[in-house]
Amino acid sequence: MASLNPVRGTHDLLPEARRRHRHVEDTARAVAARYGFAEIATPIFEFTEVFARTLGDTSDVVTKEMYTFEDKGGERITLRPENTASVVRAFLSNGLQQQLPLKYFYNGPMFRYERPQKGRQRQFHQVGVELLGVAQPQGDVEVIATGAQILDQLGIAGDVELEINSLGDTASRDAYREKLVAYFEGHLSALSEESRERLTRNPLRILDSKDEGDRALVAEAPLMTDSLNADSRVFFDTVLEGLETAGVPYRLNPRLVRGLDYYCHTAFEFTTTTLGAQGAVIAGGRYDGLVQQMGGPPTPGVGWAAGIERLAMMAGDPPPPPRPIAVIPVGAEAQTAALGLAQRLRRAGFAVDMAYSGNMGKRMKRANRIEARAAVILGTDELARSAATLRDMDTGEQSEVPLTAIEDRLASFT
RNA sequence: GUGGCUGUAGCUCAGUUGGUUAGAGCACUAGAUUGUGGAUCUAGGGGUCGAGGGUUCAAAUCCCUUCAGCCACCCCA
Repeated sequence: MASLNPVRGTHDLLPEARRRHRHVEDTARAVAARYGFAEIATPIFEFTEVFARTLGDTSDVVTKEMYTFEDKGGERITLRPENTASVVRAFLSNGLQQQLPLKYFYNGPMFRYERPQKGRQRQFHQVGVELLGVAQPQGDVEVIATGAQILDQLGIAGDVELEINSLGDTASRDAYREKLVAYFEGHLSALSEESRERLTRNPLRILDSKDEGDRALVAEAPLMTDSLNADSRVFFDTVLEGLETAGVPYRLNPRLVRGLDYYCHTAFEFTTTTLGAQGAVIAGGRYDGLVQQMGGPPTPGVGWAAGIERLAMMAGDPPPPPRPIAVIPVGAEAQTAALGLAQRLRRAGFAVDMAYSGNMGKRMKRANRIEARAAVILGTDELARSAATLRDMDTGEQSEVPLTAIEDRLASFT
């Protein structure tokens, strides 16, 4: 039994769960398309360097969460833990620098070696958008608005809040980091053990700490907002104004940081309190240095990724699949004719179910179980008259219909 | 990697201070109803009680180990 279980942190998506995922994907794709994002797909594994080089040597994703292995050719391969690095790699591989700006939507599985818990798995799924080649704050607004509209369309906007912050440009960020380190070094003894570790690896993340002692210190810590230089300040203000114009409500969170190294300026998260400890359902920001870091020309970028599992848990029931028509032969002689009729209806665009065995009672039961909209009953009596009995499974009304008129009559069922 | 909680039928759960062949509801199958579904009634199938070891005349129940799931920390979608 144990060996028949899926690998820890992975799950089968049986039809109902899969449909919920599809609903999220389809909604996101459709909304993104309205904003001009075209769907692309990158491989689910890349050379390890693609992620190792871009995500930052100190990030947890790189140091402990990557699924990395050596393939038979001796190449170091990593299952993608996120998709932004892959998209940027694809951008460079395909020589798309001449075609900026580019707007991409993606959808697919990501892999991180973590202990599973609510809203967190080892194989999980994301949709995301990336906008490449736009340095203007208008790009940030457009990207964020896309996310907001998806949440709205999924009917969960009321349970989600947009938190936003600016990390500033490199100069601002470095200046702030120095201030912050100096501040915390002055309170080293009050800092939690984990945060002391963070102080050397990634001091900004102390702002995120859940430790109570840390939080008290953080409350008094210098704010990122106060360290923004003039350019960064103007950029951020323009983004905020744009959000107001776009009708996207937000909350400033000066302690919002990013785990990955490549972010600058705008950082944002759409968060909820309905998913236990997992707050973020969509998270993203601006990454102007990433393309260059990967060896490309300086190219600005901004985007986000959304967790499909998390969104699917929040979203209501997806639209039901179309109800089938049940074709029910009565008697052995009717089998062949029924099969032919079923095929004819399927070619005409109807969803048709025909059971493989059973008498009429069984087949009616099955028709009921699969919530058939109508049953087309074909017996020797009807066949002799080139007709079939058409039964409305909701009202129980039925009537005999010439075989040639079945499509037309079925078309009136909804 | 660390911590807490939980493992009995496909699902949700009973199982009394250890005591014969481990139960219920739902679901499933068949019949009542051999050309008519949903409801009802009847019957049936389905369990190495997560696994391994120990204590005992006797273990689903007590002890140890292990595995898995869930939740939380770290971190993140």
